[in-house]
Order: sequence, then C-alpha cells, then structure tokens
Amino acid sequence: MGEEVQLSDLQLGLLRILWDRGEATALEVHSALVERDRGLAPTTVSTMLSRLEKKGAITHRTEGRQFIYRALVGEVDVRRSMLSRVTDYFFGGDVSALVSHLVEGRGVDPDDALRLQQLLAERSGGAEEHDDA
Amino acid sequence: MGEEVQLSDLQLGLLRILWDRGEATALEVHSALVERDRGLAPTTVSTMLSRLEKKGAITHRTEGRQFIYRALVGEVDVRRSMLSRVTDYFFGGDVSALVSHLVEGRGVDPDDALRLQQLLAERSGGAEEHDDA
DNA sequence: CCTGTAGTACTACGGTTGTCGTTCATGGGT
DNA sequence: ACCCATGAACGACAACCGTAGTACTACAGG
Repeated sequence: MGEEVQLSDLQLGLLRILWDRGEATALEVHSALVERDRGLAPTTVSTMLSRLEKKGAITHRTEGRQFIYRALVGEVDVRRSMLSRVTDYFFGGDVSALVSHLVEGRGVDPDDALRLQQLLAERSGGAEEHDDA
Repeated sequence: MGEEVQLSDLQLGLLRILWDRGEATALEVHSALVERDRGLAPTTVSTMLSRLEKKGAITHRTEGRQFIYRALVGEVDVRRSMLSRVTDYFFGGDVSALVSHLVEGRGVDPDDALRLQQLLAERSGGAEEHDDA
C-alpha cells in the first residue's frame, strides 16, 4: 500500500509539472519551473530529478541524449496521502470532521454551498433508502 | 499572515502532546510519545524540544530543575497552514473543490452526509443569516 | 578525425532532522 | 560537607534537502 513518503515543496513542484505534462525532459521541467515562480539552475533541477528517481517517485527513458521523465507516483495518491496526514493529525481520521471544519470556516460561498448540498443529497439519499434523520 | 513553517511528523507529534496537555516537562513529553507509538531516547526528545524552541514554535519556563514546555504556535494555525498547502497544491486554492473531492470520495457515510447538508443549508442562506439584509 | 556543444553525472557545501552519548550543574539526602 | 541522582547542555553523526559548479561523454558538423 502507499508508503509514507513526505514530499517537500520543491518536490511537489517537480511532480506537478510531470503530472501536468505527462512527460518532460529535464530542461523542460526547468523552464516550467522558472516560468512558474522559481529561478533555479538547470543543474539543480536535474539533481532533484535524480534524487526523486532514486526514491522511486519518478522514472525516465532516454531519447537521444536527453532524459524524458515521467511520474511514477500518481497525483491522486499523493493527494490522498497528504490529505490523510491532515485528517489523521487533526481530525482523528474522521473525514467528515474535516469537511465540517472546512465548511464552517470561511472559504465556501453560498453558490458552492448549494452545489455541495446537492452532492451530499445524492450521496446520502441517492438510493432513496434514507432512514429519515 | 501565517508563516510557511513546515513541520515534520515528529515535530507535529511533540506539538500535539503540548496542545493536548497545555504544558509538559521534557520527560512527560517523552513518556507520552513512548506511550503513543515511538520509542525514542529521552535525550532525543529534549533535543527536538530545544530545536523547536529555537524556531519559536514552543517555549518553556523553568520550575525547579525541570523545564515546562508550552506551545506557542496554535493548533488551528498549523492546521490551517497544512490545509492550505493541500488546497493550494491540489485544488488551486479552491476550498470548495477540496470539499467536493472529500465528499465524492468514500469516507463520508450517510449520517454525516445528512449532518453536513444541514450545516451547508445554514451557511447558504436557508436559515436567513442576520447579516443578510 | 577533431572539436564544440548539449546534456547528464559527480561532487560539494551549508542547513535541518532524527538519533543519541556524554558531560556538566545542582539540589537533596546522609 | 560530600556524593549521587536527575535532568539540561553540548557535541556528534548519518541522511536528506536545496543549491549549484565542474567534469565527463557522446553526437553533429566540418
């Protein structure tokens, strides 16, 4: 099952680029990173990519002289892992407690609230088998 | 504005203990940690506590020969910070997108779904907020 | 064949984390 | 007054991160 791999910001950034593009050469990753926000040297990016590969998070194939990198860990897995970290640490593993927290806090405007209500309705009464709380 | 302090698992664990008890001596923290799950040497815990203090996350007062530690960063702040990291990285900062994701995934049972619907109803105007003209 | 160039590999260095052992100060008991 | 137990302070070390300069290698053009 998913191991507890802690990713740093930069690592997440690199992964993000690979997730978005599917594949990319070291240089492409570098450019994307520079465009996004960070001004790192190309070698730095390569180093990070290698280390990420050594840890099994990504892989590459060689095409001509270049390395084409591709993510091995899925975005969903990482997302789930980070989310469950938060859930476990702060909500005792209770997802709906987290949802409550998010809903109670600012950040969900009325429109979204409506949309989410419908989503929940499908989820709770989809089979119309509700025990009518 | 919350600073971007990245906390590791262990650090979070120490903080958790201080949050739960309010205050604790190094030894108490160590015992709690051992009871929880990890078998670390007392000195290790002390070291970590010192480093956490150097970074301003916690503080201590001296009572007799012992140090009584207390958290300086609030649980809510750390929670918010970790949550917004996830939100930003995976949902472009859109909290309700995160909520949707959570609701769509398995982990919210029908009872909770009902409860959350009500919560959202209040939030979306079903209960005529007073600040609303 | 020789060389320039592109692009990876290697090395390095200052920080931080996790992990302790060891030393040092001190207050309490005899 | 003296010794010991208790607990903090200091130092160490391996692993990993962010950062990047330099070395090496292989392909392309002449």
